[in-house]
Amino acid sequence: MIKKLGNMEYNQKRERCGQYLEALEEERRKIHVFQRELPLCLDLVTQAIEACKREIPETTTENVYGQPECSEQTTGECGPVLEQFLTIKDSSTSNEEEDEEFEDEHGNHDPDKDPEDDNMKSDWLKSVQLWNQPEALLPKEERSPQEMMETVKRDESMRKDPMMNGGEGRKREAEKDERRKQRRCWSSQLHRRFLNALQHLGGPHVATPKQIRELMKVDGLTNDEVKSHLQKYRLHTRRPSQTVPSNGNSQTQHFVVVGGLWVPQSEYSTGKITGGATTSGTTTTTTTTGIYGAMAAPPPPQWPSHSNFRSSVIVEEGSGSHSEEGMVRCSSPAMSSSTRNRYVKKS
DNA sequence: TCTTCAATAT
DNA sequence: CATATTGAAG
Repeated sequence: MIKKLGNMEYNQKRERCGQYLEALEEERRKIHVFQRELPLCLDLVTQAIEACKREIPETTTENVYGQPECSEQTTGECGPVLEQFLTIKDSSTSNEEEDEEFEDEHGNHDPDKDPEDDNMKSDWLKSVQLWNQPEALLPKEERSPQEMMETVKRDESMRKDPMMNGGEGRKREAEKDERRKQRRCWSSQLHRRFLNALQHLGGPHVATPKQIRELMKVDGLTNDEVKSHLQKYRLHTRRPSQTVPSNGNSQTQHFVVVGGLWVPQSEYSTGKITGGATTSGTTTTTTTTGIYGAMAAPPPPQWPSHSNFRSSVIVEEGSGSHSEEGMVRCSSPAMSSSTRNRYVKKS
């Protein structure tokens, strides 16, 4: 009996491993486009793939797939990089170009699934695609900087929204006559699309807001919004620091890079995530900061202070001691704005 | 108060 | 289209 059980388990694991492998390969294809900018990334994934292949026969219980994205990104150069790339759904096989929305990865068979968890998840799932647009979106409607204020009438689907404390009567009504447009929030899906578009256009420095918007195909999205976002993206992206302490040493060979990519991993959660799950000791729990995970190629240094974007290239935690720095990043000479040739598009 | 982020202004 | 400035939110 036991044997049988073990066998099953084994098979299962093997299968999972296979899926994982596929996912990795897919990821690699995607990054390939960026190989110039993300050489390390590519390399990393490649290594991961190899490692994985090697591991297949073995049953490693390393990751519990319970948690979707979230948490830790352990990035080493070589080993256990894996999970980070795991955000993929198993629906992989999607074409690389039109990566249509996310998966639903609720593989929740979990008996004890919290309502809260559900809430959280649905929270971001809902905000997906569209921000909280009141509803005023007509396809044809193009920007009109006035109306659309209204009350924050949420969709039916949204009414669950736990935010907004029902505290005292003081809630922030945005109802003021503000002339300013309602602030859009770039959900992770949105940002994802943004990144995707960026990729196809060849990187943040050559992509143009309009093109990006078109590629994103999100209705209601305006050029200005994209522009603004792009601006921010570029700002964060271009090496924030060059204060590389040590070594002015020969920088690591050829990579010229500059583009980092932030890739959203977890959305803003309502604030608290499922209690402390204490899955393992691994809770690094960067208190409330983990908003977007970042994926970067060269080591794009950490963004200024505590920003929401974390570079994925975190120094791996050395069990117990977290050294502040530890990574050297090659600062590329900012891919110079020069030649921002955007004359692409040659058929 | 200082920072971040998106909207607007140039 | 790129940047700079503004103003809200945290």
